[in-house]
Amino acid sequence: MNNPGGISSKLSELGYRLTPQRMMILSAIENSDDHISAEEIYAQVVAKYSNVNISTVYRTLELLKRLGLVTETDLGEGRVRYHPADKGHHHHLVCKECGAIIDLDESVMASVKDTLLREYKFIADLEHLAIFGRCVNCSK
Amino acid sequence: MNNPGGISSKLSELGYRLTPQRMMILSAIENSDDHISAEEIYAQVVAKYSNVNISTVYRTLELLKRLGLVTETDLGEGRVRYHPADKGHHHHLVCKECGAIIDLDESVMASVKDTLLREYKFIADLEHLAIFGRCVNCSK
DNA sequence: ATTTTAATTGAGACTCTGTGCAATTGCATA
DNA sequence: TATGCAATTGCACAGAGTCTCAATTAAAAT
Repeated sequence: MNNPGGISSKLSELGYRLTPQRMMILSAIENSDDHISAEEIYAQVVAKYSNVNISTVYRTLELLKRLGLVTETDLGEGRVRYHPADKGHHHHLVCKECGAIIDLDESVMASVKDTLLREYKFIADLEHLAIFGRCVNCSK
Repeated sequence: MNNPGGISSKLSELGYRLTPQRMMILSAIENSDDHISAEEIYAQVVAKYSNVNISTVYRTLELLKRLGLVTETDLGEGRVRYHPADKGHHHHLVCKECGAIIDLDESVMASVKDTLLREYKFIADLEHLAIFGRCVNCSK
């Protein structure tokens, strides 16, 4: 909840308030091993303290995203998933056919990122992509 | 409405019915110069023929997307936009700060597409991306 | 310890997108 | 031209996410 270097201490360093709601939301994100959705965060928080609104969860996620503390990705489930930025960046190949998800190191995008920076002076957010397509088994 | 090689003729070639609703939806997509949203299509169609449901628009777009006849992209407006595939592929750089949109040729993604095919045997859909980040003016 | 105030929250309406199901209809066949 | 039936549509509804606005509150200032 209060680990130095964690998201919560970064938030307060930046001058944002540490409300109980935010602390519970942050702890849900940090303790999730894989990617967590807004509804899952909400369910965890409500279990501890029922007076929390889903809007607050969305607003907090929006803030964390803006500050670069979490990354967001849409795996095509109809809801978006979040991942703490300090746990490392990566991408996903998502098969449209069978739903298989293949994890990818962030380096596959390095050359594109460089090209965009060099030719367009554009600093691209390419931390956590979902790339859709067809996997080996489904492309025959 | 009936131009050979257009989306509507492809649909009927593939054995799908050419209902009046579909024809009006297709014509809205083909006649739009830039990218069009579901709501904009719906508005155009309703103006001509009020007995059309927005669900039909969404279902038709889903079909066209699945058949590769339109590409979809989310420019971060809270709604998705569509583009006829036969008008050529391209990408967009979207500045998170000022909202500027820079168009990009599809070739910037060619090397990534090749790498994914070679190393993962994954056929990636990289026809119409929105890449978020910061443009030249906003990254100082 | 109080006061002050801007930041944050809760409540609820609203938008976009997608779904289940019953009714309708395009189109192939007779 | 009429018939049969799967494909398609309309309608009502559901879920994710956003927005507005009044009420609350963390934390700075006294």
